Amino acid sequence: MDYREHIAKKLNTEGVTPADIALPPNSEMGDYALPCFKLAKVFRKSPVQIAEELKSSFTVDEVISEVSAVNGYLNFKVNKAGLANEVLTQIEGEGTGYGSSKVGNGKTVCIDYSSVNIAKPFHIGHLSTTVLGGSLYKIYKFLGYNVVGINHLGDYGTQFGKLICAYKKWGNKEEVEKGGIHAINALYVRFNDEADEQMEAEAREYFRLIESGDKEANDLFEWFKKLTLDYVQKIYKKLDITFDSYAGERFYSDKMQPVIDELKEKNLLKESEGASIVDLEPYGMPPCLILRSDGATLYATRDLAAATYRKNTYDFYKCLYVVAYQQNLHFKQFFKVLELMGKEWAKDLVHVAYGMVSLEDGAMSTRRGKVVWLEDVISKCVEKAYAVINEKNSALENKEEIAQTVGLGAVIFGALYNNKIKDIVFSYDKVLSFEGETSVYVQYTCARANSVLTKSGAEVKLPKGYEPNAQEFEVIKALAAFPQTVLDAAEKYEPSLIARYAVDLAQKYNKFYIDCKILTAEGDAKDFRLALTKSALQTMKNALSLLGIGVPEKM
RNA sequence: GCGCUGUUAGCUCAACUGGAUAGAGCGUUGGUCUACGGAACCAAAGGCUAGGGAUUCGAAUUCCUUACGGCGCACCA
Repeated sequence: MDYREHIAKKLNTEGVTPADIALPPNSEMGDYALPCFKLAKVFRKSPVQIAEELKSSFTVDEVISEVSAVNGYLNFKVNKAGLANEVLTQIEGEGTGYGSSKVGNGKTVCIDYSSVNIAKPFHIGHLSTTVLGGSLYKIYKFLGYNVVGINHLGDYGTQFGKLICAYKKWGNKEEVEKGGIHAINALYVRFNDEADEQMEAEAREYFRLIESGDKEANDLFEWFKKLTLDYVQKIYKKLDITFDSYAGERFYSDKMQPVIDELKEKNLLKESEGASIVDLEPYGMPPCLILRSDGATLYATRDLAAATYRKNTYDFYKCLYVVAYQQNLHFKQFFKVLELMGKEWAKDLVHVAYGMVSLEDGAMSTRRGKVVWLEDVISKCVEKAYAVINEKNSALENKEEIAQTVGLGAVIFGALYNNKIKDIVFSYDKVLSFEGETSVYVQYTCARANSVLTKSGAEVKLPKGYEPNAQEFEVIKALAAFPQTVLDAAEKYEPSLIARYAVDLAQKYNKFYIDCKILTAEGDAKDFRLALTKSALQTMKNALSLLGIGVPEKM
């Protein structure tokens, strides 16, 4: 039942659409409201008068039980028993699918996220793109889209020549086998600190060797790549992140020439200071560099090739790039170039920009050792979760497993709770806080709900015509809002809406839980409260799962 | 210098896209344990929404302007 639509239809007044129906600031006023101020001009009457008139001509029915006119607002109260019955029946029927839909209709959405750089371990700055993209992936799937997760590997560039050079000079097999990605990264950092002119020249030569197919250089590169992927797979598994393609920059090395040719054909390519550019001056932007003066391709060249390849391969409805706002200009430029090339699908490319992560004492710097590794954050959170479980509930079985679920949840949730555009100053105090607006709070609420259901033992059956009290009804209204929340999150590329929703629902459930006894209630009240508990639990689980966070039965 | 972006309670953030008394969490103070799980709940204190103008019946939200941050501005990605 769409209440806004129902109300608008019943009002049957010129200029009133379902979108005009608003939500009052508090529920004592009503569940829906129509501000009548805009109508004042149309009808040439005061808003107060209009509200009064609409009120007297509105007949209540089995959906809307009460109408009142207050200060130019027309307030509606819904039939509580009707809404409760509708929502709880729906959740019971749909279960893990509650909140999902078919709006995607099988259309394809490509999501480019996380994008690992070979030989670079994940630090805390990689968390946002990884979990944001991972969550959008789940959200779009939930809405019936066909989703392609793409890890656009950073596996191309002169830095790999440097890496091989550093390895040949200072590295050895045992050390790298043992130290994995961190050992490789250390070699790269050392190169940047110590390399002289001669080593720089050697590095360029090694990069050329990779390009030309030299066996030794490629074997080394592939080895580094494998170590990197082994490392990130472990983290992806913990964070519940999946990809359908690992086509990275190197994959496009033979797909750029056609794009360059097309740019030439369409007279978009210009020579400037020895380089080849697309002039974007008329659009108020600096030029987009396509070829360096030495003829080498650039970031934008590969992105043009990649976008074209993705369109041809997946025929996407939308292609999202989950990349920090640092690169706003780059995306604006390359989207514009595609538009100038006459690709009508350029409008379907979306840069999902998010804020920067810094440390309390400033920007991160791998070189100066000022860096927080993601794996350390994860293990500290899991350890803390284990310690708290030990303290509060030491008799639990599978404590390690539960600590994983709780600790990882805290890491993910911390990255997804706020608007993505906000900058984040990383602090251990904050991720390790398990109280208040956190995933742990939601999980704890679920554990309580679970415990009630287990203790009741009885099969949950929804009583007919039960009139919910205030606390019960707040939960019902929150439950009813979930499907729309998922749609909003997808439309705005904003998983934080779901994270906030989960906390809001948990808060409302907790208030209900404190005020209304469940197991000692009698008759319909008991049945209703058990049904409400079951539905609230299901919905909290569904919400968290869209973020990649699990819910333990006990904790 | 130009462009983009941000500024809301002591701190971290919301505010359904222009609506009613700007809400949460943390922190502070004071309560709730004869317990359906205290990782919880209740209450209090805390705000001229950075400053100034404009539009509107109505502005944290739109426009202009100033200040202070962040990011970006040609051969890195």
